[in-house]
Amino acid sequence: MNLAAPPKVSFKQRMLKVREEAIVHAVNRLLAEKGFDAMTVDEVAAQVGIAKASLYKHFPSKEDLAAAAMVRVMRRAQDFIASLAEDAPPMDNLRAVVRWVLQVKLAGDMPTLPSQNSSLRATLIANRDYMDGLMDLSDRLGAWIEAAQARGELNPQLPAIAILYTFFARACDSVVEFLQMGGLFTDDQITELVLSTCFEGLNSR
Amino acid sequence: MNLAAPPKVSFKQRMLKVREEAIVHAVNRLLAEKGFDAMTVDEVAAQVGIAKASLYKHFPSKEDLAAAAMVRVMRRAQDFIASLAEDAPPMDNLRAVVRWVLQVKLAGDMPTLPSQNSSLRATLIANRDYMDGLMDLSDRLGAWIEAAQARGELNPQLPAIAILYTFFARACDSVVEFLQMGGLFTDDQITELVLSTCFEGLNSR
DNA sequence: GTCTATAATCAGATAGAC
DNA sequence: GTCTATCTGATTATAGAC
Repeated sequence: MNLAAPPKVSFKQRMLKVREEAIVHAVNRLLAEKGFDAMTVDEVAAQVGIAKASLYKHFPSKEDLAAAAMVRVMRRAQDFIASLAEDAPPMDNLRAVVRWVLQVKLAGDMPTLPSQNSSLRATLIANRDYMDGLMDLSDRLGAWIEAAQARGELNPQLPAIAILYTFFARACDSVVEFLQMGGLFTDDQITELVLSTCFEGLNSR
Repeated sequence: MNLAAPPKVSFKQRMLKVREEAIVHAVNRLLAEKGFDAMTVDEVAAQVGIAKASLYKHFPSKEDLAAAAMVRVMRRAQDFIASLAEDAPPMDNLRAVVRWVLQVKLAGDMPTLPSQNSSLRATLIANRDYMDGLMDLSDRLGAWIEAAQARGELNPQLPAIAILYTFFARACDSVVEFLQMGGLFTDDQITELVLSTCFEGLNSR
């Protein structure tokens, strides 16, 4: 419980914060829609309705814009996790998180970054908020994974870290796009299909 | 059986073919290493050891270069499939194909394209060799998938097309990169891990 | 067909006034 | 901090000689 007085935030500072949130929101949408390379800073500025030079007063580079969007989506994930019952069966929570990821992706709200871009990776690793969020997420999911393995629900022969990475990879699983493009399935059907193949696999049981 | 006389191919034509193969090989490597956007035509030319203008005599655009690399990898997949025993259990063949895909990817030989780039997609769709290869691949794998489902080995409740897409998506599954970056596993271990989670799932059995 | 040299464009980043 | 205008560099693509 934090009993300290809330920090005094001026009106100007709040306005600034709101603007920055608008920027990051726009970046998030553009990253989800066209990816990092195809997204231009001009577009971001246009979408927010400010000049490009103003963007650069808030964020020093395009890479930092992308990093801010990644921090945003990680915060949203943390918020979702916080909304889950801590004492629920770990498997239920893990499935809920993966389902949430798929739904965000299907809604076109999941920013994706090229995993090979090294200058971008350097920016991400140097970003404290990003790294902290990633660690926190890994810790929380990792605990559930190990609990589910101890209960014999998740395969205990798989390294927990491999399971964690498998979950992370669902955020950029192209099978979602393939199924979406095909147009044969609703978003809900795609969600359940991918969720099923992720946990139950493709084989018969 | 083709009993027609082989077409006469001049020395010059063979040289041309060899050069084009060198170009496409270089493109394949660069696409696998850094992706389409980060790959520059200058780099390709430098790697092949010819002038950029000469490249454009062979391929009309960067997109067509990428398409040629995709045709190449699809041919390799078709060759691999042709090497499998037609009368082997379909599941064995499917696992073998997915294993092959993972090994190519782990070896850094799997070209990856940004799925969102529309001009690139247009070029691919307009490319006869690419589309024919994709159809052929889909037909062959689709037949095995349905056979495996009929035998009750692959889950018959899953739409065959969804299983097919799930296989295709393994070619750009970022879990492979995550596991590779972590440095905790050998390539063979990663192959078996991903193969297992793909078919058997993450749950205990 | 291969080369050198160059066009044409585009995008990330900045200068400097207000 | 916001703007307009501009710089700078990189990149795709082509012109034209050989």
